[in-house]
Amino acid sequence: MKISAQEEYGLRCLVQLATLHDNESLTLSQIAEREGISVANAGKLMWLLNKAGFVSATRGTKGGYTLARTASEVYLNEVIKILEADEINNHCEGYKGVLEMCIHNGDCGIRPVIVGLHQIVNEALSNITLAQLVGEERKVTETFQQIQRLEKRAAKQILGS
Amino acid sequence: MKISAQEEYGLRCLVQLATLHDNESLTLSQIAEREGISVANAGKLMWLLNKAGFVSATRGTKGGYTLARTASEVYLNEVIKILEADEINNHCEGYKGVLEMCIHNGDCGIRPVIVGLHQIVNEALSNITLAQLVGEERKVTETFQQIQRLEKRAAKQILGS
DNA sequence: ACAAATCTTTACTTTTTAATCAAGATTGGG
DNA sequence: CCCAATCTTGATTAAAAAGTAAAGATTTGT
Repeated sequence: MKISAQEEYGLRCLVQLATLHDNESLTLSQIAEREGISVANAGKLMWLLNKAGFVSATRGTKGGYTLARTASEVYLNEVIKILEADEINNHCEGYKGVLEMCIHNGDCGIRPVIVGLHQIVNEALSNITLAQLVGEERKVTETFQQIQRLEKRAAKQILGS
Repeated sequence: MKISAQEEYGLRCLVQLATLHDNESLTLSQIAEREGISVANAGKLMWLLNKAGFVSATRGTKGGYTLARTASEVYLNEVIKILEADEINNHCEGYKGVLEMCIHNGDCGIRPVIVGLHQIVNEALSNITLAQLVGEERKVTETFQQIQRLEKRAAKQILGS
């Protein structure tokens, strides 16, 4: 269970755009340089993010990328969803193998773990916006720590009952 | 952010062992058949789990695998840790690229997200044991749902303040 | 209209992860 | 003691993910 390279770098590119002031934009070359990735790779990521409506791109001289919405309206769960595994998501295949197996075994006990885990991650990510990752209002660590404290309390309640 | 094939199938193999009664054991062939994976693949997974001390193996006729501890003492976070990405964990490399980049940028705002996310996943998994995945005492879904409810409450608290 | 800068899109290559194979080692039974 | 069943381990192959390359399309400025 870990974050993929594409998820991380895509998110980073968005953060770069989120740091810009009004009427500023970044070209692919600039984004690539700032994140230490190749221009081609940045191009692919930004293409995905553009298709999904997170950024808007203008071509030609003086072109570049900007955020399509304000950073405080961009929730990380939506971003991650777009960045994870590309094709697989578009074709809506997902973990078919898993589900078939689960069906085969009646109820295998593992499916709720996997589904629940993904929901928890999604819930956690849906509480963070791009804006929180930028500048001075960076309360991310605090947010996660609070969620963790409550997780622990929940565990105690459940297991103790 | 998703669970890898190795993580899922490794966990499934453990669940198979957890369903056994006293003095029963399963051979590689049996495990492979029950999970619909090849014997070779099952062999690799069980080897990992054996090395990590989750199962014990006996060779020869009448050999096979059993759990090395009782199912209620096996926490999923420990299992997943062993199953994820093999070598990388042993060599303690992790996401070096990420950290270097973060250091380079001072503090990039993304590191706390990644670290926090992994901690939340780990915390959630540490509340589930193998025993909960088996038989009638299957409270997994309930546990995860409670964690989610509390996550939401936490978010409200934090964002509202 | 032309040229330069820039994004877009598809195809390809490399790297990483997953799965398989094959030879070795250990145990139990006859 | 030898054979069959079983786990062990390193090498090999296959599949998936990540990254690269190259040709195309659009815009701006002259």
